[in-house]
Amino acid sequence: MLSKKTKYALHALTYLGKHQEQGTVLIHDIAEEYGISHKFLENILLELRKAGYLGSKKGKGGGYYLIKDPKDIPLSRVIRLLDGPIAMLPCVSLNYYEPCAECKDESKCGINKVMIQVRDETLKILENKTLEDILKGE
Amino acid sequence: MLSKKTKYALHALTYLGKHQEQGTVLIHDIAEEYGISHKFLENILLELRKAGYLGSKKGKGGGYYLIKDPKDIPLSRVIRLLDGPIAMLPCVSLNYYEPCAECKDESKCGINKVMIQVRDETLKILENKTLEDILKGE
DNA sequence: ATAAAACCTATAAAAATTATAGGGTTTATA
DNA sequence: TATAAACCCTATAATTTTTATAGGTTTTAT
Repeated sequence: MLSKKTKYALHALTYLGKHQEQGTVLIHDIAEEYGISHKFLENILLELRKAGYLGSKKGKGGGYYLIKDPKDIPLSRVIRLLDGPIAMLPCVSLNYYEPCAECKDESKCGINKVMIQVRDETLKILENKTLEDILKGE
Repeated sequence: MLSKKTKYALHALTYLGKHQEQGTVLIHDIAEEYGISHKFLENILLELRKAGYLGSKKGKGGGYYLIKDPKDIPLSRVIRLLDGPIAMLPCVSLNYYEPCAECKDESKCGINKVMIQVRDETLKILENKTLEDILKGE
């Protein structure tokens, strides 16, 4: 399951995607729309900005806005940013690899082998679905 | 990421699959093989038995053994049993459905729509990979 | 009888997630 | 240029989930 953080991030991105023409959007408005804590959402938007998905404008009249084309924001990226690894085990993670304590030899581990396949197939899905797909469904 | 519980369950099932001929296997032996806490593993094996994957024999000379054919133990089942939902959001879970608090109308939620697709494609993968596939890789 | 081994339930410890708090900085505008 | 609006940043608190332990119960081979 996705964390609330990631779920809220997706909601926020969706909202921003739907309001691209209006220039900037207030954290407040997004928080209100979905009933999310303002402060919690603030942290999430901050992360999304630092990761290069959003731009922001400070001060009166400021707010957030999308700076990437929705079709260039795959689910995989959003999930990795906020939830961490997509792989099911540390020992098959591309971005957050760690050896498993239980295995003496990874190359002889059947779980490892299967999980690499699962990871690759899962990635294919999550890299292909983008914010654009979400927006099309709204 | 899978919980340790699920990871340990997969190790245990793999071990039991590899030692099917020996009749019963001690919790102790599995725990030792992978460096897992005996007591923690005990709870996991208990769940696997209750779910119909394992049989057990009490008393001296007892232990656990597989009662399902490895090809009839898909990853999806093991994960659901120990980790819960496979879906990324409660609102698209087949087995653990709950509405999302943020959505007024699920049928108009683009996230919901996309996540249903992700769920279906993910399930296809996890239902097709079984303990047999793991055992083949050992 | 004894010892081995699974069974069962409760609880404790640790880690991760979720949420809040509070001041700092920037900026439009009156 | 004072003010208020709004994002920025970091720390910490609260909650929930996960992980682990504990301790006795029951069954069974010998």
